[in-house]
Amino acid sequence: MDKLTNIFREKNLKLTPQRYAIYKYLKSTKSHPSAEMIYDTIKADFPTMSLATVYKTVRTLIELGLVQEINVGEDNFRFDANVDNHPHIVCITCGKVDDIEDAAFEHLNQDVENFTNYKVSTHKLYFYGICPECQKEL
Amino acid sequence: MDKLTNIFREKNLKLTPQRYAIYKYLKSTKSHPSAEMIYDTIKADFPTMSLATVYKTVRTLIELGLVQEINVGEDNFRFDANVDNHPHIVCITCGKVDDIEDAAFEHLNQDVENFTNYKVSTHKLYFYGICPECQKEL
DNA sequence: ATCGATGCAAACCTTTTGCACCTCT
DNA sequence: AGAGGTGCAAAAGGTTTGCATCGAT
Repeated sequence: MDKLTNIFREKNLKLTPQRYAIYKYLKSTKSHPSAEMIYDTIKADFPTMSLATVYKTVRTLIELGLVQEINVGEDNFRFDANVDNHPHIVCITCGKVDDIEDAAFEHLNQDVENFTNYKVSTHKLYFYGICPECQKEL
Repeated sequence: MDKLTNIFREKNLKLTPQRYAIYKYLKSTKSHPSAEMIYDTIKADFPTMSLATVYKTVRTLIELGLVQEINVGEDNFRFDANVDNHPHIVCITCGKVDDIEDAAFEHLNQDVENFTNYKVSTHKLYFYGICPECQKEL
């Protein structure tokens, strides 16, 4: 975690306990929590934590390139400390959001350049379906 | 537009001038306007139009399957009367949102099923890049 | 007369901002 | 003392809801 300290120091930012806790939590989970979910979780360890600090911190983490923001079509954003560009899949039954790993979709950018006159730099891919657990319950 | 009338009548909904104007506007444009943009446009013809009616109407149109909602990562939703499932591309310079037409990405659902244990039903694909017009200005 | 729709205002939710206080150096 | 951070409360968007009025059948 020395690396983290350096990243912060380089920008004259402080790696406070709150910031560290939020980043560590995001690194530890694959649940793609919203700000509210982060707040509820961290509050257990930091009773004085405020929602404003969560928002300010995720904004900082995004600017540092340590976290990415996703929007699966809900009315809020979710956060992911896995900053590799990877698709997400949403269970339309239980609402869970999973990563899709090991699937290479980078070639899609080139495909899209062939169909448009855009210079394509990135993409966000969201799939929707029913997760294995919810399939069992049918 | 008789078809529209029928769709509304079947659900005991009324095709009011406001609703008609909003749908017609959405059908006529490829700009993927937000509720606010729709409101500003329609207000020229319907000075009494309220933003609440825009929101209520797009909600109704979505439930009728006549309009789809997209979120390119802004803090609001945009609306598209092209309900075919097609990808969108956002110009990161001017903010424009274009359709990507004629590109078949339906096979991606199958690809994703092969990588996950989800039963995949649909997807939303957003690409980001620089549009032809903005490329010229560089 | 009935039933849904409109449009205003208020409420709601997520996110941002202002500001006083705090921490660390 | 100085610089950035926290956390409260207030503000700021975007969106929804309640309700009285309107309009068409």
